[in-house]
Amino acid sequence: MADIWDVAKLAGVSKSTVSRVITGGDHVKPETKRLVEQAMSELDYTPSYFAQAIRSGKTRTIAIVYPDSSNIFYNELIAAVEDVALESGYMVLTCNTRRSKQREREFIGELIRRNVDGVIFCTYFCDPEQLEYLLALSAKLPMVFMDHLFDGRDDVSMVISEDIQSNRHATAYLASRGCRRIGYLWLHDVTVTRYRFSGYRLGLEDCALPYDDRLVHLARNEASTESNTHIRLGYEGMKQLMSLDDPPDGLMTSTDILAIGAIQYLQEIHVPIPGRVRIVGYDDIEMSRLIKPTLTTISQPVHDLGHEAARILLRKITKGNAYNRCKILDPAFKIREST
Amino acid sequence: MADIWDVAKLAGVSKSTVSRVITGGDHVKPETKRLVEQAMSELDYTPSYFAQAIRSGKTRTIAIVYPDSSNIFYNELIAAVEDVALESGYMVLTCNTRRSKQREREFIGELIRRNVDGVIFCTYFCDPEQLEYLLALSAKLPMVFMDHLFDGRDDVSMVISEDIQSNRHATAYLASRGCRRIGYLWLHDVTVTRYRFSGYRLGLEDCALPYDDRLVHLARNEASTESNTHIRLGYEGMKQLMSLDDPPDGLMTSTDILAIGAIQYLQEIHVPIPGRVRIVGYDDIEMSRLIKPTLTTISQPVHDLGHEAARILLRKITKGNAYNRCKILDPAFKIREST
DNA sequence: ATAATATATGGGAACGTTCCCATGAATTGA
DNA sequence: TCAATTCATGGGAACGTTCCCATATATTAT
Repeated sequence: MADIWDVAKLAGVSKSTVSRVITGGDHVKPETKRLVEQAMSELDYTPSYFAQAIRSGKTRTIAIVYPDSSNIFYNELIAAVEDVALESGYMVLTCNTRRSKQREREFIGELIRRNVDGVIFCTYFCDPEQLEYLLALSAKLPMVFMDHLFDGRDDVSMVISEDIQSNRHATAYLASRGCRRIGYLWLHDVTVTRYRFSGYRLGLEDCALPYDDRLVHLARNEASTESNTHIRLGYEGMKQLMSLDDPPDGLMTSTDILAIGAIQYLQEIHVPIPGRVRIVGYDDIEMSRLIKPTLTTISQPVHDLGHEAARILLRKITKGNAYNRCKILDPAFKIREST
Repeated sequence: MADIWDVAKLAGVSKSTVSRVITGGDHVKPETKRLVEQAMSELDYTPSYFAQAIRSGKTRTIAIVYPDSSNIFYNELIAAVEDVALESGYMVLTCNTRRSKQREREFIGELIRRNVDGVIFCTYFCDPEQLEYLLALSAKLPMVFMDHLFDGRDDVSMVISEDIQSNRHATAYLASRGCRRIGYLWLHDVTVTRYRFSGYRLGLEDCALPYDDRLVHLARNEASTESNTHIRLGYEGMKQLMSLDDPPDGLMTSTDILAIGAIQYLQEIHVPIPGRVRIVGYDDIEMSRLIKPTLTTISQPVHDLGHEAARILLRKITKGNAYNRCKILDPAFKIREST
């Protein structure tokens, strides 16, 4: 491969001048610039990524850390992030933690070692220790958090969809369709579902429905490779709820996949949906439009979330890490057959 | 950040010795090694990724170039590749071309610039020019091809699932269930589906069924962001086939998503499945188990494919690019309700 | 005991850039 | 017209490693 000296020699200038052209050259005569560019294309020269990185400290690489590649939501999110990043000449390193705390840590270490310019972090675990660690990290390395709100902090950047009010309204909607015993199916130890659950409780209050914790099933959520784990959790959660003396006549869930598992169980025992039980999902994954009955769900503005997160991150990188923004985007409520 | 000099000073040795410890140290006294390691952990030192890369030429990074993140198959494939790669200390750069030839080229350029150690390439386009280019590239940069067989070449590495015989048998299976007019729904310009189609034709021959090109619908497949594009293509393809005087009573498809689109159309016009039309998909995506009727399909051994490709690539990297292997893995035929 | 080899370590060049400083030419302002 | 400024360019240090060669010591073979 040609190096900067070859280009300099061919163009009849010094390597410093070539470097200036590469980096967007101030103080270089147009005629000289043309000569250098011609030499570069003639030699099919591209500057060595590492030599640039080691000297300038910039890698033009960002990373996104996310919990689960079997959840389409994250793949769409990544695609949206990539759109913005590639346009600005950044590559995206995707770090699938598979819901493993250990892998999360390992990735962070590797990203620091590789000097990424910034990180979009989809917080999965919500234990205080981990959050504290991330917060400290964010002071040094430009980060944008998703799926978790650090309350009252204006020194971090966050992009998240509005979960509390949207779940509140969806719960009230179920009540308005006649449901009196609305259950909730959610996942243990997952940051993002806490907001959704609190929206559910507010919705119950709004409609003067009592909160009954027997109607709430918290699925244990082990790190796993299997993509259909969550479907099974939904299936089994619903099974348990239906075994109550007073089974629910409505169900809120913290993700579509749980809802789909729940629907599978109900169909197996021939409980009509929405006749006997009405169900609301969360995410609006493609599948929710394809199953029968189609699933009423809360649809995150996934492309906007990704674009916004990437844009904020890039601005943090170029304008300095002190730049911070918090963006809360409204999801859409998609009413379909399941309610 | 501490550098190698700090470690050397603290351990009371030269930077050369520290370097030897880092790189897996030959010729270093155990006692010295211990001292150095202690100094490293005391200073929380990790060697600079770039300085290592620039000098050694190795990046401990591989890339996977793939066409489409909305297709779960590739996400599972990537997860399998990551398993093997991370275990050996490699990171995986995922390059989603979104079925754009231009982006494919751009990614290749960027990967070369970034000196990745190797590439797993899911060939999407099958025009000879592009293939020739990739073949030439493979001579310089360790590559493993997926989704395309370069016939009779023993100087390239390939990992692919056996598509011809599996589709042949599936077609014969449809015939054995009584189908006499078996159609085929496939995608234009996609490498991998050509093998599947030729399997279909062989299957027809085996059963002495005539080949009727009116029963074959070739969907035009434009680069697109939308994840439900392929469903629509399946829907419209089926619509056209059903408008024939002699509509098909069986259907082979080149991917599950097309099959699901086809099923949607048939349900809309109240054609019973498998009563009037029997349908076979390809891929065994999660959705195929969730729709009604559940979809009979050919299931690629996606984890094995990913593991195998990654292992071969890593071996090419360490043993030298002359090492090549071609691995053809057998898919499983999953019979479900749709047939 | 002596030569030949293996082991353990250090010193300096090299990797391919960017960044800082120096220098000379061209431009500006009074 | 002459200093002050801006522009255009070159030269060399620096980034933090690895790699090669030199050297000193320890081990083995004869």
